[in-house]
Amino acid sequence: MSLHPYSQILQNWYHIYKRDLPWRDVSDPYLIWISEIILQQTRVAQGMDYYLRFVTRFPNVLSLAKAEEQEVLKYWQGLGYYSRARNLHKAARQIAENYGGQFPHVHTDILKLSGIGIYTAAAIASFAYGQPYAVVDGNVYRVLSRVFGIDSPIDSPRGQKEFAALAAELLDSENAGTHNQAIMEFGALQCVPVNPDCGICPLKDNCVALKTASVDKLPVKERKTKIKARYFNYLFIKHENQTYLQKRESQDIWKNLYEFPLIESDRLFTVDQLIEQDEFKTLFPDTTALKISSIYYDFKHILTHRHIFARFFMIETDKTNSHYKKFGKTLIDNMDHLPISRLTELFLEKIFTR
DNA sequence: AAGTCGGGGAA
DNA sequence: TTCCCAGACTT
Repeated sequence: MSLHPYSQILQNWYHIYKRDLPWRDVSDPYLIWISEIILQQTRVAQGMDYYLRFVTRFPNVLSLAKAEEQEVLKYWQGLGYYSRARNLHKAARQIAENYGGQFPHVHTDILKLSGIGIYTAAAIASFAYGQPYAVVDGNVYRVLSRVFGIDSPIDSPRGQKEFAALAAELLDSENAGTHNQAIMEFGALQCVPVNPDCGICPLKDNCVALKTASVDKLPVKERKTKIKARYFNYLFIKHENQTYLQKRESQDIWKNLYEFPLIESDRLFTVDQLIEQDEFKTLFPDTTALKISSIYYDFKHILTHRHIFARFFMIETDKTNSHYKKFGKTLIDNMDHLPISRLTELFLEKIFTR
């Protein structure tokens, strides 16, 4: 019943400048869901190919529910935040089980699904069903904090409540989907994080931040990610053109992805240090059957909150033994179907393309 | 409330 | 380097 003037401006802008994206102007909640999960903390340019390949292989809820998690992770390989893929798969099975494979229409039901939080539930409900829920993502925080000059930290519960209330107040309830798309697209294209072109902004006469020269100070974030270093000593064991792999199963980075046997420590080892490690001795009690190359491959893998220093040792052995049989044995050429981290992928690319 | 989870692109 | 991206979950 009430259309806020700012929403009108944003929607007018949107109709002119919106990008043509494959998940836009579709009403299938499944497709919208997949796109929303892929785009969490991920740029459109990075997620585009993943989206197209994913929905080609898994075109609907049931095809995803029927798949093995391993294959779903393989389709996610390289995209990061793999809990998204695990939860996506889990939620597909929840939908198959609890809703007969039909994506739920009720907001509270959508919110219960694994991997769907406040933002994604609002996005699906408004895009697919036109329900009046306001989205608040990184774009919305930026637009609202600047236009209204709000310096409450966006990563504090207090700030999040404040922005959520404001977003709900501005929402065009009759056109919730378009309104939500408009404000996010506006944040992504016009009200960008660094050096926005405020001279051509349709809200330049209404923007508090522009008026007070604080565009570059908003939004406010109070937490800074602390970067920690980790040291991975990988064992690339070769035995008759086969190697050994393990699945990372603990609550840690790359959960349920495969990798070479690993000794994590507070440093990278030399070959001499490596063979003195208890874990290594347990694996190879008899070092006479081993050929450990003095050449190894070092990588510095940079993540948002981690610097991972990785060293891959090349170990050749003539005979197998019972100690490292606990690892899955696989033909090196057959690793292709297993989901692996970007780091392991880069190592494999390096040794097979030289 | 704080910590954790990936990877890449832009400035 | 630093920041941030259509965030969610665990502790």
